[in-house]
Amino acid sequence: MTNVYDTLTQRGYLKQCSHPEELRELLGREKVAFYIGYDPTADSLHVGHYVQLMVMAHMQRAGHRPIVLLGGGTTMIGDPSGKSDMRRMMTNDEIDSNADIFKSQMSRLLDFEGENAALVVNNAQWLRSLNFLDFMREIGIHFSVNRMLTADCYKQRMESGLTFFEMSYMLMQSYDFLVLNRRFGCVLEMGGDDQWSNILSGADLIRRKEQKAAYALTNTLLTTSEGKKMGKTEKGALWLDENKTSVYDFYQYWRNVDDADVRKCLCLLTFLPMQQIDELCAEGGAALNEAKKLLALTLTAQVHGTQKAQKAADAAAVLFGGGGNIENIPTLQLDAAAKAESGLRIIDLLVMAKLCKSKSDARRMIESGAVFADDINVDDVSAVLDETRLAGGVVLRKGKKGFVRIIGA
RNA sequence: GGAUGGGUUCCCGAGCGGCCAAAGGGAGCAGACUGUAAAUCUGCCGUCUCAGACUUCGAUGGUUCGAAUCCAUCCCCAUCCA
Repeated sequence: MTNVYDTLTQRGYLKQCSHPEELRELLGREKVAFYIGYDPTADSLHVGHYVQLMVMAHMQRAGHRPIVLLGGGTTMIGDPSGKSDMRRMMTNDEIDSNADIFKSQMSRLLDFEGENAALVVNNAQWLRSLNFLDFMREIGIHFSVNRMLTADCYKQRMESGLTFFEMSYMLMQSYDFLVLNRRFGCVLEMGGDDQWSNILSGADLIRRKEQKAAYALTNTLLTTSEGKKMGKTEKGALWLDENKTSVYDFYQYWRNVDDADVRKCLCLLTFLPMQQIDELCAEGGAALNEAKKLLALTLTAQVHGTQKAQKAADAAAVLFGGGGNIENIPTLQLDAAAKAESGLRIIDLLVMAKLCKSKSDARRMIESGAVFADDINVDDVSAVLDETRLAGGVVLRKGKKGFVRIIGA
């Protein structure tokens, strides 16, 4: 069996590692408990988290034990890496409920039962009851401010400002690792590369305090070829929850990635064999279109299941000309109330179907000739949908890619 | 705590009494071209009951016929000093 470390390297996950050779050797030799932290700030995971989940899945499949650490305690502090805004404090209920959602979303990739069952823990368990003086004596003395300030994540913040509150994030995250090490024998922390300093300091803390080996490993962030974060849409983040991002939109996002990003996405977000990926991407140019279809279908299936993914692919096929079942495209059911409210005015329906963000926007779209009802251009701002056609469904289109099928009750 | 410079629409950033819904750039959306890609060119880009009205320029209160622009107080940020 190949060493996961090599698998992860080949697929391009790995970015930085505290002790590359030592860790590789360890992973090849024995079962290792490792952890990745997730902040339960939202009621769904999004694609930004997905790479981390993939890494966990690869590790678990190789026989290692994943620990999902929920940052119920640390969410009370803003992580200074990256974001500038402080995070909202959350209630226990919110965190618990988000944690449940996370777990169910993760369970498509991770196994929470069996021998290497993934474990979920919440750092509020130990952080909330922490005593400041004890913490400072036990943990604080191990951190040199001088050294912290040389860390990249803080260096950047020296320009824009950094509070002590936020600086202590590093201590808390390091403490998490220490606790997990003591309780579960966790010796490896992973995370996005933006977490490098935090992760490294945790491993250092364990080495110093416990005189034991501990490792830090970061993963490539999912960015576009232009260096921007992937997974942002005009509607916000690309969520794994289909109520927040429809399966169709999810599929479409991947169907439309840049040529330059296809290969990276296939490596990081799917389990397709590298050989197949290489073949798919070998030709480049228009041939990449096939690779994109596969990426979209595979990834959507991983997240939402094969059936729903196939439906999304089907819908795309109808809409972009290739046959398929019209039943599967995104649909807006109009009940009597919705009919009355919209008066079946196209301008209102565009907003209701979320094709346009406001009526002003919808008006502009119509004026610029971007709106079609069943492929007939709508050029009148006050146009109303013909009710008799509603029973069979009318496909409302905005531009080339925005489709919603409107059906009356 | 003191001094100085700041807080402008999604982001950056001009404006410094009327011509300001507010320059320019970025992002985004739409059109042409394409491969549901990129690049390029064009248009749009606060909201609405849309040739008009309404709400925005850190917050509140004031001066003025009229304020993003002036005054007062407050909040926040940066830099230097303590």
